Amino acid sequence: MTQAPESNERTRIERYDAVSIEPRWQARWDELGLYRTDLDDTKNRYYLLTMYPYPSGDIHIGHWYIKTPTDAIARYQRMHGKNVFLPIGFDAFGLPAENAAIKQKISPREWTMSNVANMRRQLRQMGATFDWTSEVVTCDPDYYKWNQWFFLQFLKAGLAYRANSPVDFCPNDGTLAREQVEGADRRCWRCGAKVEKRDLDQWYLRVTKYADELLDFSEIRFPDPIRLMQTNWIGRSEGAEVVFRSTGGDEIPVFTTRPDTLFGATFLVLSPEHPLVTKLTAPERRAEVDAYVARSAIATEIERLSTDREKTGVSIGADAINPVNDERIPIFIADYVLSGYGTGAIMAVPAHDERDYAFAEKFGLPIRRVVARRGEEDAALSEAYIAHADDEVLVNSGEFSGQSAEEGGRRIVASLAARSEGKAAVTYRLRDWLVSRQRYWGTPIPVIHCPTHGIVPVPEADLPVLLPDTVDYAGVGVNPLTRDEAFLNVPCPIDGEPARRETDTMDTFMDSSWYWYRYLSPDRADFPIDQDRVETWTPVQLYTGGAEHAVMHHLYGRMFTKMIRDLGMVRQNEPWRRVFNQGQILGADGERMSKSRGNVQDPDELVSKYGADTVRLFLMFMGPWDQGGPWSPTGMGGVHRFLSRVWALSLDPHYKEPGDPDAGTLPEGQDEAAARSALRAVAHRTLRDVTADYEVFHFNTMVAKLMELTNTLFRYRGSVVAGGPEWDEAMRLLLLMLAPAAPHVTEELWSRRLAARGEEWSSIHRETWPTVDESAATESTREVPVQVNGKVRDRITVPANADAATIERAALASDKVRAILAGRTPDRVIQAGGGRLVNLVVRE
RNA sequence: GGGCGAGUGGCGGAAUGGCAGACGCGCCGGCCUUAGGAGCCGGUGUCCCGCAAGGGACGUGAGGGUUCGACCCCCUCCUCGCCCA
Repeated sequence: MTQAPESNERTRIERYDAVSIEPRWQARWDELGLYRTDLDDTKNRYYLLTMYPYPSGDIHIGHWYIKTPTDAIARYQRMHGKNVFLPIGFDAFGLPAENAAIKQKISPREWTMSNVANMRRQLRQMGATFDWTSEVVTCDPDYYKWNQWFFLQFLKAGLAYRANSPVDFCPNDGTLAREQVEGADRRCWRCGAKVEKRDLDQWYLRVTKYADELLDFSEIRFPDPIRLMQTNWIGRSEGAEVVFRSTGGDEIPVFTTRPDTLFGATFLVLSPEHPLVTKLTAPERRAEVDAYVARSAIATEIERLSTDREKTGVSIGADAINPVNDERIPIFIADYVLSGYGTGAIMAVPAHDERDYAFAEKFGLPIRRVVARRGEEDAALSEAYIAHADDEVLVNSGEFSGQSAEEGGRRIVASLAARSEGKAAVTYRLRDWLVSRQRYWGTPIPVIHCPTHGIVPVPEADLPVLLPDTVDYAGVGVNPLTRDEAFLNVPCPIDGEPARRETDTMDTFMDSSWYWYRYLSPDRADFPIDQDRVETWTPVQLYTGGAEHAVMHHLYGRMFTKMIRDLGMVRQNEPWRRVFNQGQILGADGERMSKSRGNVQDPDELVSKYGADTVRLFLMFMGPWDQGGPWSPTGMGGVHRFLSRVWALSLDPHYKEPGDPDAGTLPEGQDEAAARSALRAVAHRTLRDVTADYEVFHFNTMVAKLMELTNTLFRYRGSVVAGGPEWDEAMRLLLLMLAPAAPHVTEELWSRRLAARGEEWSSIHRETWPTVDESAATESTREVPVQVNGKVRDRITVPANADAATIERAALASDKVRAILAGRTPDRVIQAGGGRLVNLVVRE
């Protein structure tokens, strides 16, 4: 029995079996410590940060969508000689753990830590190059101790303070977070009871101090939409603070962005929560005012500010004096004025503000125009006039009448300032950061309430204030710390007398505002951060994660860095140099992926079917990284086929001797020499384009170009050039270019390639990124499209270095072009982009 | 209601002032095969003319504008998404 002939050779190569390859290389990389970063080697450092996940239990495809391209960037940068640090950790405090604990009767810590364990396994499956030795888990006392320590420093520096403010409160379940208040009628998410507002003492961080600085983005690169969102969130507005007085002499400061309209103020509106409401309300108005205040306490801000909604409000039966003209104007309360914004009181100028106009119409209040375009001074108003034009002047404004609105506004403020009844002022929409949460599963705020000494900070030596692990929810959602006597009772640090601990815990945004500094020295016991390392490694080079954190997390992180900078702990102004937001993967139904919707894609399933490399590559191939979209595995097979083709090409080029009758044919018009140089040209052009794509994270087109190179190689497979030096070079480039994206299969093929050459093994991931041979990438001729009046009529082939005159002559010589021109001579000949295209323009 | 972004084949998408639809999926045809839900090769925007080889017109949400030339820039509108109200 003779050996099966040549044709059987094809079926003999081993099939690409990712599942058997991947765990082996993952173990090998681990063993070699390939991705443990030497943090003390500060040459060519590159800190690549990706948002640490919340340990909800399972990694889903969305996590992969953020993390696998991030890992590809890490590997790509390493191939450029960068010392890349890619750490990982877990955002382990937060409400879901408490919900699970109540439902499943297990402790939040147990639930969280078992999820962490599962997610570690899943994250390793991605084949990502995380440095696990730097892992941070925020519910670990070694971590949250430093939250407490920072808090104490902020307290000392006056950056943390306590104030009374309204919170959503359920009679059964206590204080609720905003997302726990459901529906337009504001009911408790757990018991369905009506939620009310209660005033509580809460802890704040004084971040409004940084409002202006946060508007400066010169040292941080955000995607444009994020920068805009942050700018809007901070909401700086310039104007004036003007002091109105009640007839009894109480000062009522008002903020306005339109001091030019002061003479048009025909009434004053206070927010229902305004401190002067009780004092100023006339006895006969009392009942109605109280009822209105109670009603607005249960309305949402969105309801209150909606412009569609009918304006409501009541007079309090008192008047105020307008400081510009001593006019008496009535005072109202209305829920469209919010206590938290500005001074909680506005001057109403119905002629020039939509909401004031609607209110004035409803209550029959005077509407007095004070701004008009020149020549329209007496024009009647049928709606609020708010347009801004250059030729606007003040009217009905006493001595300021006739002045331009802009200049007049400034003079009005100046004259008030001279009498100490007003001043130019700036307000922000940004509020101080409310860090108190009346919740158990978070960092305990390290203060003690002493009957004698009031609020006493826990001494630093006593940190951490440990969160007790034995918790009793007693079936309700009230913070169990408030019933934990062992936790509560503590001697006052000053006099040793019985005192009680603070039971509020910190907002989890506190944890996530500095974790990338801790990654640099997670075991350091004497100080939260290693200042030398922070100095050399941060600001973080690149931070990847979801755009849903555009304002919250990305703003808190910036604030925190500025706060600790002011404490002298870091020198930089910003935590990150660049932030990139990938798009969000939605469920197949176009909705956000969540267990309750049942639209979650589990990557484990896909990995066991196709292997991690295919899943990684597919996620990069499916579209632009910053776009995301509904999940659909359609096309996964195509990506897997691509890897199988690379596999087949690499292991068997089907080389044939020249003259072998089985040899594949070369493309039409190509002899062997042309084929060899064409192969090199394609390989090097691909390298040039793929390198550019990696630099700007265009992974989808990067993969497409590798597919094209693979298709080209397939065209030459089995021909006389297959297996030759140009083929071999192209294969080498293909594997290197693919290595960051599909690390396992390339490592396997690389090791076999080395073995076949009798070379010693070394990881492909330690190779250097190849350089383009420009002379190889350039071809000797090129094709130029020829347009007549903007329509492509022919394509001509010219030498690569042809000059404009040559190209023009060749274009005019084309038969097709001559047929269209029909004897006419072009009026203009345009050559775009150095002869990339010719357009012949003739008059019709 | 305001701000921002997006709309391209049956589908995901490519091209950001210069050849529209790269690459992939799907579909169609062929080869190989005992078999094909494997693999390989080819075709595939729409319409029209032609037996064919070919050729032509139209075409990037709608309408207008700028330009030698527009998916790309500008204006108006429609639809969807996000953020803020």
